[in-house]
Formats: sequence, structure tokens, C-alpha cells
Amino acid sequence: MGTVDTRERILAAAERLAAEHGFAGTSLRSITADAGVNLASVNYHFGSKEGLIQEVFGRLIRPVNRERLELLDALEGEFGEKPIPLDRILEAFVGPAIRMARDSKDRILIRQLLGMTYSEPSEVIQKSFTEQFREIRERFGPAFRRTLPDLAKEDFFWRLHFSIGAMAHTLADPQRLEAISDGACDPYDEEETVTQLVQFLSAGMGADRARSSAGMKR
Amino acid sequence: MGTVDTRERILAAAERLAAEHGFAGTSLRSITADAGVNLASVNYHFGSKEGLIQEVFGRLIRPVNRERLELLDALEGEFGEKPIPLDRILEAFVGPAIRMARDSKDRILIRQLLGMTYSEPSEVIQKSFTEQFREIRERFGPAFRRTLPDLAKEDFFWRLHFSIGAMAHTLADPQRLEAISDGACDPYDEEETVTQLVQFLSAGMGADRARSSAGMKR
DNA sequence: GTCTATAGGGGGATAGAC
DNA sequence: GTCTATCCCCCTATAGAC
Repeated sequence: MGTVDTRERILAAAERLAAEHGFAGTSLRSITADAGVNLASVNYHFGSKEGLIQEVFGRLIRPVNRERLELLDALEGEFGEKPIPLDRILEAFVGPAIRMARDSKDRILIRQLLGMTYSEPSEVIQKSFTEQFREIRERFGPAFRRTLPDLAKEDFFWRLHFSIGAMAHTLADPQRLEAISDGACDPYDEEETVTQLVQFLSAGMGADRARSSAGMKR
Repeated sequence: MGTVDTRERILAAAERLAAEHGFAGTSLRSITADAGVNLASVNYHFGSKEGLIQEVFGRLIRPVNRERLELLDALEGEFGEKPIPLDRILEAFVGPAIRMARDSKDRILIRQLLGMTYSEPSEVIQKSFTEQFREIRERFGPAFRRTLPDLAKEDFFWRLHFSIGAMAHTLADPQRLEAISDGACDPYDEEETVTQLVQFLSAGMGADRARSSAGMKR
């Protein structure tokens, strides 16, 4: 058993177990037992438990963000100076995250793990996320602003935040959709998920500010 | 120091610490030290760590859900047989959660804690949540359906799920909004949060299904 | 690179005195 | 109801043989 193999086995086991129990609830012992490797190998390969966590999340997020940027590149090539339609930008943003684990046998757990990104309490890990998303922010921000030029800056950020929440919750907690819909919705159908999400977020991001003032109190 | 006082002190300390580090990352020892009470008192009052967790979450959720139902009662009184405007129902649903901790000195942490509800991995705890939300589901579901009679059942549940995600993320991770907006948005302003959320969710819940088909591929 | 063994520190829970 | 003391388990990290 070579070193690369051991590394991979640790990462795969950590993904699965952390998706189920969270990272604080997952011990290195349970990870190495599940992976069939030695306890000490984690510290050899990743330095510490936190180093392992960072690599687990990084390995999930990097390809997703790479695909987001590729899709945005393609859209910018297609539309040139013209604004990109809202639903197309949103598709490029949420699609890669939802489709991410499509071909993995652990795809459900891995989606949950990606969703947990957004509620991980460790500060070190949170800082590394912020860094990983810097380029996404710098590229998608202006694209959105070109498509929604009349939207106030604050309104835009509120809506982006809500969009991230809807996406993250869909990744992290598919069971809840199954439960509230009594099985009528299939949260593990990636294409249906993307279609529904893009539809919902397009309407929310593009909402007319005046429209809802009728029902506001205070 | 009477027993009620000890119970309260434990619950208050548990709220604060769990909001920061998650429950798996918070030991009973740290809770009792912070509360200035004896370690054994947790088992006396709550039976186990899990019993304590259930009570912490229950104490947060119960008044929020009670207020939701009261607001819905008032709306049903106001509108009778007529459908309630979408933004008014949404206000009754998200408002109590966002305003919940308005008057507490730990309001920021407590909001985060309520948001964590949605990513708590323990099955026992998740089951107790499902139970706590049964009545909410049974009352708000039909109200929504009267307001949105033409929306397919599946579409409705997808959108409700996205709405819950947007709300939960806003509760759980206010810092992220501050960060992505470079401080332009104030996630601790409860009224602004409710206004923005209701605006966004109204548009999303009420989206015209045909509208976004223009940009769909595959 | 991989292992065993262990250091060294919490962890949750409980028995039993007060 | 509250405390001390303690049981017994699991934790991460590392030293050092191979």
C-alpha cells in the first residue's frame, strides 16, 4: 500500500464520516479504522486533524469553483459586452455545486458535506473558505451587476446571501425536502434541483423592489 | 442558589458556548465552568448531554413557533376565506425567527444557534425538530396553498425548502453577509432583514414557471 | 512511509456523602 | 438539590522501531 493510496483512503473515509457526524463528532480513530490505515498516518500526511479537515473541504471546493469560473468564461464569450441573462449566471453558480458528486457512490453524503461548509464553526477553516471564494466573488460580482444594473448594491448583496443559503441548505439537508414534501420531491435528482433552484433564485434576485411594498407594515 | 436558577444558568451557558463551537465542540465541563455550577448538575437536571441539547433547542424554537401560529391566526381572522397575500404569510413565517432574540444581550449568538438547528447531525435531535414543526407545517401549508392555488405541489415544496434555507443561513451566518458586502449590509438589523427576506422569498415563491424556461438547457 | 506504543489530557456519567 | 471524587473510556499527537 503506497503513500498516495493511504492519503486517498484517509480522505475518502473522512469525507464519509464527517458528512454524517460533523467534524467535531468524527475522531481520527474512526477515520483511520474505516480507511483501514494506521492512526499515526493522519498526522504524517496532514500534520493534524485540522490539516485533514482543510484538505477534505479544499478537495471538494476546488473543482466546483474551477467549473464555475469555466462556465462564466463561456458565458462571457457567448454574450460579449451584453449582460448575461440572470438565469444563465445563476446556473453557472449553483450548477457545479449541485452536480459535483454526481458520479460518486457517496454522492449524497458528499453533497451534505459541501453544504456543511457553510456552518463549520472553526475559524481557521472559515478563513480558508473566504480565501477560496475570493476569485468567485471577484468574477461573479461584476457579472451579476451588469445583468442587474438598477439593483441597489445593498439589495444585491442581501439577495446573493439568500441565494447562497438556499443552495447550501439544499446541499446540506436533502432529507428535509423529502420529509416536508412527503416524498413528492426527489432532492437527489440533480437536474431537477438545478432547474428548481435557478427558477426560484432568478425570480428572487430580479424582484422588483416596489412590488412587495404593498404588504409591508411598520 | 435554588434549583431553577442552576437550570437556567446551565441553559444560558450552553446556548452561548454551543452557538460558538457547535454542540459536539462544547463539553459539559466547559458549560458548567462557564455557568459557575457543578458538573454533576447537568445530569441531574437534564439526564444527559443530549437531554440538555434538546432543551436548549426546544427553548429557542417553542416561542418562535408559538408566535408564528399567533400571527397566522391573526391573518386568517383578517382575511377570512380570501387568500392571504403571499408576503404577509411569509412575514408571519420568517419574522418571529429573525426577531426572536431581539432583546437578549446574546442575540447574535442565539440567532446563530437557531440557524444551527438546520444542520445538527444528531438523529435524536433531528427527530425532535420534525415533531416541533409538525403543527407549523399543518397550518402554514394550507395557507400557502390557498394563496398559490395554481402552483404545482412539487414546485411549492421545492420553493418552501429554498425559503427555509435562505432564512436559516441568514440566522446562522450573519458574518458572511457582512463579509461579502464589505460591510454595506447590516445583518443584525432585524427589520431590514425581514424586509429583504420577505421581498426575496415573495418573488421566488410566486415565480411564474414559464418565465425562466428561456434560459434552460439540456 | 508505516507501524506500535504511549504520553498526556479531556470526555460523559455516576455513586454516595451532605 | 448540590457537591466531591472517581470510574472508565476516547481523544490527539508524537517518539522511536522497522
